[in-house]
Amino acid sequence: MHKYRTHNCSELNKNNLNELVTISGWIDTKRDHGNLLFIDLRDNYGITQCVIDAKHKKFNEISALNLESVITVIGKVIERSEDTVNKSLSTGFIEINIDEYNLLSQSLTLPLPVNSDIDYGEDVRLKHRYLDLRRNKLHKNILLRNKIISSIRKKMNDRNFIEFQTPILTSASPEGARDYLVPSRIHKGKFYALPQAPQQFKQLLMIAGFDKYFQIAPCFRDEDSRADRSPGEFYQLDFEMSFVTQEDVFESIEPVLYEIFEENKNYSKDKECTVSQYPFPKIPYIESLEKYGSDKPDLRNPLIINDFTEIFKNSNFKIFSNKISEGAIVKGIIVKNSEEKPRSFFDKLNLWAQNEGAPGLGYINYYENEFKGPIAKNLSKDQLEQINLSNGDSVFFICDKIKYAQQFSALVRDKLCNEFNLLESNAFKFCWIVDYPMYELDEKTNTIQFSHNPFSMPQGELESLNNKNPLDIKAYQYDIVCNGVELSSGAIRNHDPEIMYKAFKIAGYSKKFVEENFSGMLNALKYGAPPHGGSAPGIDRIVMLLADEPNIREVIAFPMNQQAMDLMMEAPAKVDKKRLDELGIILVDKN
RNA sequence: GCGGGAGUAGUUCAGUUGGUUAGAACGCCGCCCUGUCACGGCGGAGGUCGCGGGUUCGAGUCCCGUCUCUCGCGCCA
Repeated sequence: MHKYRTHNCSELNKNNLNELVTISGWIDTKRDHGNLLFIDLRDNYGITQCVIDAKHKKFNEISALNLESVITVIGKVIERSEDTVNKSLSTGFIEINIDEYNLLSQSLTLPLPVNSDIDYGEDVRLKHRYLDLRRNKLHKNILLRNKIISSIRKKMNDRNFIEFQTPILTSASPEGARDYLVPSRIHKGKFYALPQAPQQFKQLLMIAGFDKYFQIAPCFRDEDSRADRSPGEFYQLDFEMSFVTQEDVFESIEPVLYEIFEENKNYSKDKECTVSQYPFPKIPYIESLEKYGSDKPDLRNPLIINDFTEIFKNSNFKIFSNKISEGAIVKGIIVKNSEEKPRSFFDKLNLWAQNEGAPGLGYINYYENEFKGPIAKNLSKDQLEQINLSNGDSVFFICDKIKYAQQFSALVRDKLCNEFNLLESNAFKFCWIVDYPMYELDEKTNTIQFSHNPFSMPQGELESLNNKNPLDIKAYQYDIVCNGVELSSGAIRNHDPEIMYKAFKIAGYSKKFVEENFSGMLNALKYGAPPHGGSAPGIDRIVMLLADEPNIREVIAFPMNQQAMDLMMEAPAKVDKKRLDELGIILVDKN
């Protein structure tokens, strides 16, 4: 018989009755009845109940073992009596009658319980991540992550994408987030950078003629963390394709995402869940800001933001009309069936808006064919009817300069969705945000800047760069959004050096600057480059969505904390002076 | 860098307008218990109330400073 196991902890059942088996695992739970002891033995696959009674010569020894000690149990599979079956376990019809056991590894008293999923302080969890990872929820999340990644790999391979590895030690990118730097020993005073994404490499692979690239790519960015943004590193399904239009990119990745979500949609949901059918809706960037106040709209929220500036422009409601004459706009959100809400509900919303920094939240109710509420009397019948309310509707107004009106409208949209319980929670709703502007105006310097990726192809190519107002030029630049989470951005790339020089010139960069900073890429484009484009959905965020976890650390095996420290490995750490000398680095004490 | 929340037993938390010896649950230790599966029962140990200062007859509680964790803003081509 095998030294450690003939079966794992989930596979024994009635078919194995009376077999002598060996299983190994962790002591998940002990139930000590004095003269009878139950041990739930746990491994990656499941739990098997083992039982021993006081007549056994090792009864006292085994009773004394700490939880999470690792043991091997040898014993006979016996049937449980009908009244002692545990239907919540796959092995619940049987148990192992312990003949012999071996202690493989003892456990000290635990700093956190493994056999329960109750919430624990993150520093304790991160310091003892190996224990945290044994716990059911996190263990399952990591298995889900594996399932998703292996499924992605298969789907991409099946679609003739070729998997690559690209350098981890590379050069710093002058645009974008802060880089992690690695000092060079051989070239003192020079630094490698960890890639923020394999952006240039995947484009170079297209230029090298590989046609379709993908990678489960680690990306490193030295940014401050958020609940959905782990400091240090994260993973993308990075892909790129040659000889494609934007539509081709969409059509290639939509079925992959759809299938991944279909396969795993019920992992965290009790109810049957729906996934957007492809093709996913495409929302132009400007329209998204107008209708949702955001470029990552949560389409599970049915509320739409309307523009009512024209109605208020010439109204007697001076607060709004005066602001409009100073350049403000009026946004409004119509909510149905608000009649049951008491007056205090509207007052509370107003107070909420003030706490959020707005002057208030004006509203009109249309109940019993009458317009009510503090603003209604300031509008003419004609103006009120243009709002287009049905009986039982309320409309809430936001009036501010366009940028702030959009931002606050998005907040109000979320708030109303919560208050009226409108969110379609058992759904994964995708959309593309398309037609991002190529350039934007920097408010501080009043200069034209790239609004997104400088290597995206402008729509209309050289002709629009030459002839259009830069602020009117759109790029072949797109994001994919699911349930209000930005999964990725992508683009059709600029593969023409002439267009690139011109695009950078508009943003104030000389030909010399482009040549000095992007020489590798630029040279490659001069030897025959195919038109190409791609995108890079975030793997961690996909797993987060499917696991229904609000925090990205719940889907990463070994995440850093918010201060970008690994509490278990104690990184970052000081290094010996000798190592610094080798690298030519002298530390400066800033105090 | 900035703002919100939190920090009390190994752990998760409670702790009233400042007032006796700071509590509960889980875990740990001891005793009892042969059908539990969150086993149960009895008993016990375990605390610099994050740290430093201040107000007060008296501070877990109020004030100031500081540190840590967390959420957000800035940042994220």
